[in-house]
Order: sequence, then C-alpha cells, then structure tokens
Amino acid sequence: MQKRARKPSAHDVARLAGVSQAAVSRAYTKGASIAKETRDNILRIGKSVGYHPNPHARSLIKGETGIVGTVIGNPQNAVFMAALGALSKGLSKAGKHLIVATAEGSPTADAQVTELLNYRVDALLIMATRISSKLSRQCRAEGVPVISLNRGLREELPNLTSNDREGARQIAAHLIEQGYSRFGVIAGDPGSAVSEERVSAFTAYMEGRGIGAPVREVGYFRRHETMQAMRALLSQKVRPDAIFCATDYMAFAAIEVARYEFGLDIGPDIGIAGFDDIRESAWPSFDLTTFSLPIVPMINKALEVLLSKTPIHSSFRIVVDGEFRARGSTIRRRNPRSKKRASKR
Amino acid sequence: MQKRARKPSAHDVARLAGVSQAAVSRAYTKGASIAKETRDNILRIGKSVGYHPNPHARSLIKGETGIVGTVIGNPQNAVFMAALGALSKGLSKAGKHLIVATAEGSPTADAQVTELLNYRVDALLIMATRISSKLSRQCRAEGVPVISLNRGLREELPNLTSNDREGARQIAAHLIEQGYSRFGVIAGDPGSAVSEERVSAFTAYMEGRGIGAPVREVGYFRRHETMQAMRALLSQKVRPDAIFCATDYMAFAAIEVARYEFGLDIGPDIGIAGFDDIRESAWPSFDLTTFSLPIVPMINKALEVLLSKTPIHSSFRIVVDGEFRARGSTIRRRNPRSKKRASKR
DNA sequence: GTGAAAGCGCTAACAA
DNA sequence: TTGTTAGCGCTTTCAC
Repeated sequence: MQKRARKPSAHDVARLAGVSQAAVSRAYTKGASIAKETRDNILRIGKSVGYHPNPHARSLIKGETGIVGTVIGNPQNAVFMAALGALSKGLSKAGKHLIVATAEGSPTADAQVTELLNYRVDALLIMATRISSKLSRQCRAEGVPVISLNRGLREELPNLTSNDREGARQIAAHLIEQGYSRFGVIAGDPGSAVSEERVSAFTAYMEGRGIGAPVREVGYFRRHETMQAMRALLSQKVRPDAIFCATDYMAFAAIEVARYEFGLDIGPDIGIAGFDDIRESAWPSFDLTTFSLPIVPMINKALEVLLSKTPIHSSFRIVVDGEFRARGSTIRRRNPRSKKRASKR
Repeated sequence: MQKRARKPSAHDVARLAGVSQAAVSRAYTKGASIAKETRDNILRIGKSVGYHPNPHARSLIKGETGIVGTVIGNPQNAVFMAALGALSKGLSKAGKHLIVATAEGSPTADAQVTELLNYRVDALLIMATRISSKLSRQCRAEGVPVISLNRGLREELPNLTSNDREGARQIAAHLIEQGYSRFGVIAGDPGSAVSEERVSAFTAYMEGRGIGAPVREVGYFRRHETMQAMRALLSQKVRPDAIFCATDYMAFAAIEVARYEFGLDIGPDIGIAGFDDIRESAWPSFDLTTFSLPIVPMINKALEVLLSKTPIHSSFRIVVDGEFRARGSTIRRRNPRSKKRASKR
C-alpha cells in the first residue's frame, strides 16, 4: 500500500534548479529581489515537480496563517448559507482560507472561538451567536480582529448590523397603512439581540402612533414554538388581524397555522409579516411581506474590514441597509388572481 | 495602537517552569514519558500564561495538519447545510478543523481541491459537485483520502451514496398504487449523477411495469427552469397526473405551478413527489411525498472512513439507506381536512 | 542578485 | 524521567 508521497520541498526544487533554497523562496515571493530568468527557471522546475510552498511553514515565520475563522450559531438558518457562500468566495479571492465551526446548542460561541484562537486564525467572524466580552477582550489582546454580525447596537463589541429597527418600523407603518388595527408579534429568542431589536422597534412604533403595544408571544426562532405562539394569538377573544414575526422562517409557520388550521386567507383575513427576505419568502406559498437582511453586502463589508488588518476598536459599528419588500401576505384587498379560496367563508 | 501580542511559546513556559522546552512539549503530548508532577506543574504554568501549542509548528513535523477540507458545489442546497453542521460537529469532536470552499458556478471542484491540497489538508470531502479523475489520482498519490458524496455508482472514484435508485423505485411503485397513470418526470441537471440515477431508476421501473416511459422535462435543479418544465408538462394535450421531481426543492416549484397557476389540488388532481426529504417537505404547504436522503449518517460514515487514515481505494463504495416518506402530495382521495378548495372546480 | 545562516515553534531521536 | 540536539519547510537578515 502506497504511503503518502512527501510533497517536494523548496530544497528539492533548489537542488534541481542548481540554486540555493533561499532563491526558491524568493521565486515564490511576490516582489522579492531575484533575476527574472532565475525566477522563471525555478518556477518552471517547481511546477514540473508539483511544488507549492508549505503554508504552515510560512505561517510560523510570518505569524499569520491566512485563515479566517467563522462560527455559525445555527447552521440551519437559511440566511447564513447565503453568507457562507459569499464568505468563502471572498476569502478565496483574497488567497485566504475559511475554517467553519458551528455552535449549535450552546448559548455562546466561546468554546469554538477559543479553539479557533488556538489554531491561530487571523480573524474571526461570528454569526448568529455571541461571544463573551471576556473572550472578545482576549481576541483584541492577541490582535485578532473579530466582528459579530447583528449583535445589536447596544453591545460593547465590534458590530456589523443591518438597520433592523428601521425595517421593523417600515413594516409597522405598512401594516397600519393597510388598515390592520389589532397587532400581534411573535418574538424569537428573548435573549437574542436580533429578535429584541426587531420586536422592540415594532412595538415602539405602534406605541408612538397611539396604538397600544401589540400582543406578544415568543417563538424562540423555532417552528414548533412559533406555531404554538400563533395558535395562542389566534385563539384570543379579540383576535389580532396582523402579526409581525421576528424572522421569515417563523412567519412561514405562522402563515401555515393561520391558513391550514384556522382557514384564514392570508392578507385579507390576517396580515403576516416577517424579517430577512430569504428565498422562500417570495414563493407564492408564502408571498411574504418582509424586510431584506442584506447579508451578502454585510459579509463583504466584514471581509473588507477584517482583511485590512486595521485594529478593530470595540466601538466599531457599521450598519448596512436592507430594504422593505411588500408582498401579498399583508395586502388587505382580496387578490383577484388568488385561486386559494373560491367561497367567502 | 497595540500590536499583536505574541502568544507564549513552549520556550516561554519552559523558562517559567524551570524545565527544558522539550519537557513542555511532552507535558502537552498525551502518553509522553513525563513525571506526573512535572507535567502538572507545566500545565499549570502554561495555563496561567495562556499557552497552547502552535498547531502549525506541530504539523510541520508530523506531516499532518488536522484539517479536513470540504468543497460544496451549491451552498444554497438545503441538504448540505445539514451536512455542514454534522461535519463540523464530528470534526471538532475528533479535534480536527474544517476548511470550507465553495464551487458555485464552476462545473468541477478542481480549482478548490487543488487549493486545499496545497494547503495540506489531511482529507477531502466533496459534496454536490465533482472532481476530475486526474485530480483524484493526484490525491491518492499524495496520500490524501477523498470521498465524493453521491457521485453515482458508476464512477471510478471513492464514493459514498444513498440508495437513490431504490428510493426512486419505491416512489414509482407508490404512485402506481395510488392509481396515477400518466407520469412525468422533471430531471435536474442532465450532467448530474444524482439526477440521472433517480430519474433513470424511476423511468426503468415504469417501463418494467409495462407503462411507457414518463414524459421527461429538465429543471436543472433550479426553480425557474423547473417551473417552466412544469408548465410544459401541464400544458400537454394529455396532461400527466403524477410528476416525479429529482429533488424536493424542484418539487416545491412544481407544486406551486400546479396549485397557483393551474388551480390544481395537489394529490387528488395531480400527484407530485420529490427526493431528499428536506425540512420544508413536511410543511403543510407542500406535504410532499419523498425519499429521505440520509445526509447525516452519510457524513458520519464519511468521517469515520476519512479519519481512519486507511487508504481509500478507487473502488470504495458505501451505500447508506434512506427512507420512503408518503405524504399528502400523492394521496388521491380528497383530504377532508383540506381547506384549500371549497368548490370542486 | 544570490548564498549562507539563523530561527519561527514544535517533535523526536539520542544520551544521560 | 529529563535535557540536548537535530530537524520539519520556510522567510529573512546579512554578507558578498
């Protein structure tokens, strides 16, 4: 059985090319002081034997590994799959690599971040979860830039967010304008900054307009719990006629409960809005009014900052704007094209 | 502005502990020959200064990096998000790291695999895309185990598949049993092994039962194209009454075209089945009959093999069984609970 | 422009 | 059990 054939080293190439090993290093170092023909010759020979500099040896000297670590709280979250694509593409374009860790289940990403720090990543991106401020301080001490996505503007950590509060307000305004009058909200996890920003901005807007605070239920970002919450809302003596859900994924659950369990016509009978604008939201099954989370621009912005190697102060804040998307799930007049209900009842 | 504070090295710890640097190395090496109290003392001091062995230095010597690379063809594919979670969890449990690359757009993962090989990954897992057999040979020559997921049983590459052909047959049998009689299929990408296995097994089964080959359209795994394909199928003079789609994701598109554009009642009017059993398939909006792709067991099996460091022969084959899931989308009798259509027309 | 030599942080013989 | 020594494969002075 064939053992792993050692990859050729710079030494091997040097011998073949009749130069010193240092020359080989220079040949592969952009901007190094080396004669063009020496370099060309070395590169030619290197290529012929399949030589590539060992990045780990290089990282020992340079003190940087070319690896960016990311930890994703919930890999099932559709938003972060789009994020992952953008991340991996952006990094490979920059000649960097992406190490992915998931923190499903655990409340913080501390274990994963510690692990990545020990692995000497050059930078960290935290998505859909949080890290302790102690760990955040450690990162800064070690000179490893960290950015958290959407941790809320109040936290004392470098933060890249979308304008969720504004989005929630636009959704609220739209619902009022459509003539809905009795509002409910289904929050995500009460401990989640994302959920709280969205829900509190929605609530505040309603209160600011002299409308009482919407009835609040909690869905914990989970489907089952959201369905329970929706059932509770729809079973009240005075039933809400418009529901705002902290995420699109939750809104789908709400829509299905309303439609299939309560026989309601989404839009005319009850308005339902979400947040994120994931792929499925535009599908006719949901046709969901929502506010787009600009995840790809956010990732690109994050990469730009992380790769610039400028130290990131804890007061670092960037806001990327999403966009309001009005769709059928909050349109009051009956849609003439709808074939869902032939009779009025 | 604070520069990156150099992480403490084994040397630093050695000096503080009054031992040789090699002793520090031994203290952190499981099973090394070292006195318990020496080790304890070193570990205590190491911990106090935040020492962790540099894995890149270690990898230089050991010749292995502890990194497993994966390349995902289509990061939007819900199946592979579940896969990613399982992968990352399994690897971190084994003390390994996961580098993720995406090959969206390009037909093969060759560029990404080359990149990962240069990065000295210990093993490779290829999902939802393919690599050239030349590159596969190179991996074997370099002693890097590679497993491709679902590349079809015919290919001469190490391969871990689900029993898709059997699944397609079970779906076909079920449709016949339900009384459907005019069949259509919507294939994924004609160049995709996954799609071809599923579709050809379905077709073969129908032909074997004396029913003609189903009408075939192609949806390229994409929503828009699948909708077009479905429109074409439903616009035929003799309309099919049951459609098999290569994936659940495509089946959703088919369902929505049938329901919202043609006003059909899914199940009674037209049977629609998919393949994969992703999360959304169980939702009432789709309630899709399908065959589960056992992606998590597949990942675990793949990890088991990849981490065992046994050379993987090109004839390597493992099949993990999925399960048939009958749901409402292929149930002929009208569902009494359905509130979708009050009138018959 | 090029080679010799030192050293990045670690592990693995080899002595002691 | 421990320290000493020699590298792993590379980059980076420092001479020439």
